[in-house]
Amino acid sequence: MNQTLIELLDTRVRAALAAVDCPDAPAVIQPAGRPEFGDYQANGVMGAAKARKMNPRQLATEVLAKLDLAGIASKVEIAGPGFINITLAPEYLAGLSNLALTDANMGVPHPPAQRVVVDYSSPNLAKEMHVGHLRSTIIGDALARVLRFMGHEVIAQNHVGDWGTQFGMLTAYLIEAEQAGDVALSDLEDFYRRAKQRFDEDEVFATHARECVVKLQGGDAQVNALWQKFLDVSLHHCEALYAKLGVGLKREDVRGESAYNDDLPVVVADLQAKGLAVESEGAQVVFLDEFKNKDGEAQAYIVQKQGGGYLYATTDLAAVRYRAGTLHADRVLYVVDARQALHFQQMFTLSRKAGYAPAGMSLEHVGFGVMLGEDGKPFKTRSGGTVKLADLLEEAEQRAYALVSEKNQEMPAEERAVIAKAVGIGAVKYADLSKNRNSDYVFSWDSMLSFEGNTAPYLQYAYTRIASVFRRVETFDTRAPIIINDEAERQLALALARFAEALQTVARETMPHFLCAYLYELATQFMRFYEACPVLKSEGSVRDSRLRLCELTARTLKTGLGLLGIETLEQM
RNA sequence: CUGCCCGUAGCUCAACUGGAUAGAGCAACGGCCUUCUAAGCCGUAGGUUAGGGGUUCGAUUCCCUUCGGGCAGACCA
Repeated sequence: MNQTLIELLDTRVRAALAAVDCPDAPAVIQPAGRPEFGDYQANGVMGAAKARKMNPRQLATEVLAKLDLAGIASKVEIAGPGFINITLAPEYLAGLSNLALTDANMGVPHPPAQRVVVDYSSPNLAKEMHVGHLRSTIIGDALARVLRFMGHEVIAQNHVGDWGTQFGMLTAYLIEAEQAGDVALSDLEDFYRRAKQRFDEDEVFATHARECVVKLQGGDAQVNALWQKFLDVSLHHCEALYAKLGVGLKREDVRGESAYNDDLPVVVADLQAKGLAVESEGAQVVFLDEFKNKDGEAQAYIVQKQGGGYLYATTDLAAVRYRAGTLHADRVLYVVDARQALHFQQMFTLSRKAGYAPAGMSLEHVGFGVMLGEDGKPFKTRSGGTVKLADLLEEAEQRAYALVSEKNQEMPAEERAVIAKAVGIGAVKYADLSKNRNSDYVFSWDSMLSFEGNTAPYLQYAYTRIASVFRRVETFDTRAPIIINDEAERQLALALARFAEALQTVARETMPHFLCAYLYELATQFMRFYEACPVLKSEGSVRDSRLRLCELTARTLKTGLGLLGIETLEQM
């Protein structure tokens, strides 16, 4: 299989359109809106008819006469003003399932491979990770996994905040703490708070902190060693959370802001040389007339502060140069808070103008909204503080443990804990990933852990039901073909065949929620099949076929959830 | 003031270059366990897609406008 179902139908319908003298008309294939319209619908005829001032139903009839779907569709008919409704043949769908069972990539075609940089998570290493880092981390991770699965070369980059004045303060405080024999780096948040307090209250300390910034930036060995030590501790903290979350980011993926230090003066000088950056109010500024300020004039984009300091704009420009010049990326995804949308638009525009990003390199801001509490206001603790990511995940596991215990009172505590981890963490991740990332989303323990509807536990449960079947099966033909007799089987096979489409959409739109919606649909179709078609109690080739269908469903669910970074369980 | 995002069932969310009667889940109500895990399945009810105008065979989707919410807009990221 080298194309998805939609691509196949698109090719065939376009060929038919071309045969009736509409060579450039798009087929506009979509999954059918209602069951009675079949499985897919082609909507392109109406547009083509309009362009040629023809009667759409008449044209549809002509297209239908030329449309070759032999062996693919069992029914093709014209409906409404000129829709072509396509119902796929059971034998064809069975064939696709059989193919997917033997294919190493589960029947998912690989598009031309690209080198894709995915910039995600990017916590500030001065502090502990909090809920604000959750979305970038798991959305980015899911996208990286999907792109890799589709055969792309993914370079994950953790653009951590490891530079800036706050690190002067922290190293100064680290010196103090070490002298006092108290290296309390176990709680980063507390360490930061104490350092900040010293900075605000003690002028001598504040001066020392500023000196440390200068020393750090000047390459002073002692301060740099302390800085490295601090980063190491902070990164360990992040990695512990990545491990708990099942996020694949590794130490070698870290390429922090500091990595671009040497290139910052070069960038500014280059922008000046190109006549893009000019001095304004003591700062180096690029005026972009693509963007207007409050007075309707070209908006200023600062690349160097008055006093010579650099900003994130400079760092990001340097990163573009690196990703283009050294990494030769075809595509760069920035999985960053939607509030930075303007910054990215400006930065992308300037990167093009300055020639840092070649025309063939796609720069995409994968923005997302903020997490809200159930009151609709930004997600905070009862006391109004920032919620630590570690605390959130801990609570997820605890809540899941309580629920697992309710359902399995006789189960050993150890097993319950394993299930609780997969379910709790999975629920948190899925609740986030299943929503359109563009909008803010309401974080609700109750709905994500209700285990009903479009949730991770529902999908995990579907998987365990299959696992349970295979625990009970004694013997069957593990190479038996899938044969479709029942409509529930056909619907399940159709859902299975759409896996590739879902992944393709996710990769193209950088929207993980399409994969979630797909998996939910697949699980729902499986549940219906499971209710309607006895597996172990059936006999002969039907039993073998149904077991094979179960097998492919399980693999697809496991693979799909895996691409979201969510574990499956044999039992729950 | 300017720009971006958003407004869909009581609640949380879908709707893939504009397609047919706008779909799910929760909550509500009614069915289904001597049969592979009922964390399930089936059914009922619930809508002027914030309001108004426009484009066309067709608009939740595109354009204009009003209202409401969020965010951003020169030295934080």
